[in-house]
Amino acid sequence: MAKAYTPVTAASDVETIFKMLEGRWKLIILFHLFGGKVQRYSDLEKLIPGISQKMLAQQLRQLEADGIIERKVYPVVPPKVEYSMSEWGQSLCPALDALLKWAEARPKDSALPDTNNQ
Amino acid sequence: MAKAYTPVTAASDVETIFKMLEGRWKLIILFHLFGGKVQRYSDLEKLIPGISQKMLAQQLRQLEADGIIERKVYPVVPPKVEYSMSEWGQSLCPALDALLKWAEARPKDSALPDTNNQ
DNA sequence: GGAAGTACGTACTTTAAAGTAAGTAACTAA
DNA sequence: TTAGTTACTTACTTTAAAGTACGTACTTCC
Repeated sequence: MAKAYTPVTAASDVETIFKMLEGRWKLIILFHLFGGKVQRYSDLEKLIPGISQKMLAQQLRQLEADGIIERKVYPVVPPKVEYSMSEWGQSLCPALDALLKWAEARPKDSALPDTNNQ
Repeated sequence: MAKAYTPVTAASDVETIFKMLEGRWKLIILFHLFGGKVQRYSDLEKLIPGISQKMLAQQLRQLEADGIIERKVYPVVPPKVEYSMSEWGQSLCPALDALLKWAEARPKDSALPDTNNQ
């Protein structure tokens, strides 16, 4: 059943969601895992130029703690760790799609200071 | 036409959206305006405990610059300024709803499906 | 002529997120 | 014995967002 929201609870719940997803690296990590893709730590390092090992590890841990991604460790040397979306994490995709659609629907207002052209 | 996204462009576009909405105050401002509600600056001050005048003004300016809300000034003394959602801003509501639904669907993490054993 | 009301702006300080650089563990192949 | 591989951690510095405190404009009311 749909929860009942007041302005305050709705805002606070969406903020909680934002905190799980925001930051400079989380979204790009997620979009490299969406659609069932499986990536090793080193794959993500290569796929995401500019990310430091610290940030990659930190963001992966947080995404895992939030249940959005899954981490599978193979007990081998050298180490092998695979990351993938959880089922719930994968179901985030349509919600982000809704946001993208919303952004696409932005009226091109000439009076506004630039949207996203280049 | 739906845009075609790569992991990089999709992540970057969603990040742009997040930047328009994130921060400690924007969402609560928006949820006090959703549904056609119109609020004066001083109304929002009262509705949002803890917000400073500086932050309220700053966030309102940014939301307005992004085209999410509209600002109407009445040339009276003392000043009167009304804020409301733009049409496009109002259409953000279902997208945020999708996020809330996603969050509601989060599995209670007692034991995630244990598919990895040796 | 001083206070009150409304909607801000400015300057400075604090805090949290991100960046940088280096180190660690465990084994393997040369 | 030493270098290489992978997946990290820790300590420290920088940067950006938010918080705090105060100032301003304009007009009416007492």
